[in-house]
Amino acid sequence: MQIDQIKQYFPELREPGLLEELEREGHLMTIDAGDRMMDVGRYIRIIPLVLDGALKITRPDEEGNELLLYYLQPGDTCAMSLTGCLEDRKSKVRADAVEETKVLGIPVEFLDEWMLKYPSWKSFIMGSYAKRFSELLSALDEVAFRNLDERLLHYLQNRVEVSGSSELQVSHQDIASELHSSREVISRLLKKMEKEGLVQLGRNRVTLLS
Amino acid sequence: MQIDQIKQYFPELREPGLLEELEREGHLMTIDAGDRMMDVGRYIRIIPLVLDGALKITRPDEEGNELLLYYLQPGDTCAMSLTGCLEDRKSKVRADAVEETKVLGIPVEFLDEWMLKYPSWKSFIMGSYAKRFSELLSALDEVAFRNLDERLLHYLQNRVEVSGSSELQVSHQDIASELHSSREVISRLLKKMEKEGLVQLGRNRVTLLS
DNA sequence: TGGCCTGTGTAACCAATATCACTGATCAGC
DNA sequence: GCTGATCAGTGATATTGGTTACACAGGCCA
Repeated sequence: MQIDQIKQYFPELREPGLLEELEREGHLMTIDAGDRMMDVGRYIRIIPLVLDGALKITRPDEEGNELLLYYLQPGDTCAMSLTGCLEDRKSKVRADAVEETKVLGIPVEFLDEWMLKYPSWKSFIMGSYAKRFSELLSALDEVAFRNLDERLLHYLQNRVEVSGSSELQVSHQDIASELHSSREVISRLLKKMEKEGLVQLGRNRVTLLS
Repeated sequence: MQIDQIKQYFPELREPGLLEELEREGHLMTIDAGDRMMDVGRYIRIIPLVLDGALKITRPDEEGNELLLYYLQPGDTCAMSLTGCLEDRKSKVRADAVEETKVLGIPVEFLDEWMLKYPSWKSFIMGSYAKRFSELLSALDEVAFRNLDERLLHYLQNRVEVSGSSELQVSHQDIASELHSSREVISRLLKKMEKEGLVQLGRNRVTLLS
């Protein structure tokens, strides 16, 4: 069952013993599209290995606005969960399923144990940290150094890459929230991009051209 | 010699064997005030444990502007070095000494080895990750959600905390660079803060009141 | 003393983006 | 097909912060 998906999406996890333990201790969970898997302040009890679908990781501020940090796809895990496990065990980020998503949840107590037993687990965990760090820096670059039109383009390119389709099912309001902007501004910029031939627009639909 | 400083600033590193190895394998380095210890794209060969002084970690953009991420103080280590060690081994951030700074440089090859041998090293490393992650998120919160006046106040509070003195030796231009803004704007805001009784200004000097 | 350099103060203007107000379009359910 | 709800387009205006331009002050040194 899920062992095949682990082998497929987490090829770096090699040791037979580890795969066996993943199978035995992991809880297979399905999150419906739009459902929230984790939120700021909630306790982290599992480390999610994403097997299928996609999770959107965002950082909310006090007023409920939020900012997209990155997407998790099959083969990814959430480094935020990892850090959370070690400190106060509370999440600092929000995780929502963009589509129906399957994750293998590993109870946090195994994180440490397996690091000592399985070298590939250790390097997987350390590699995940590095990857998330790097993505967090990119997110910072975007908000600190880029104008909104550029950020919007990068955002669309990223979503197209994640979804695998150049036609995105998304409203202007959704985009505005993830970029921490307002609907009107996004509409305006999209309209400009449409005139420039970069996108094609429809109700709840943005198609990235070329 | 440095073993005492390690014990003082890194009390979580307990195992006698680890302390011995730190003493044997670590290179004591002194970085003069203003000198650059690390820059984007440079190869990371050591993990720096800060023993004395302070390092400023910034993220530069392409045009040479930069943005302050956080300060490292005695007892800290640079998680960026840790991530760098595992991926392409190139730094993604810049590290400048704010004052004369002493670090114990640990060659990267020991990072992995010691994680298996010394539990306290492993939890130190994981804890460092968590701390840096959290600070990176704070930096993101600042640029994404706060106005410049608020960021400036936080910046001054942070520097006062790091330096231990409420009188900062700093020019408006320095502040502007670290907040990725311009000198005139910072002058404007500082003047406003002075009128509000929050700070007192002088040439190359900002004193945070109360 | 005069020139030069760095740092600061300030006004006017400009650009990017947020906010407000309103209009129409499209869709879902009856 | 009607109706309320959601979504998109757009002008007017406000705000924040960046840019330009210039004046002035103090320190350094020839």
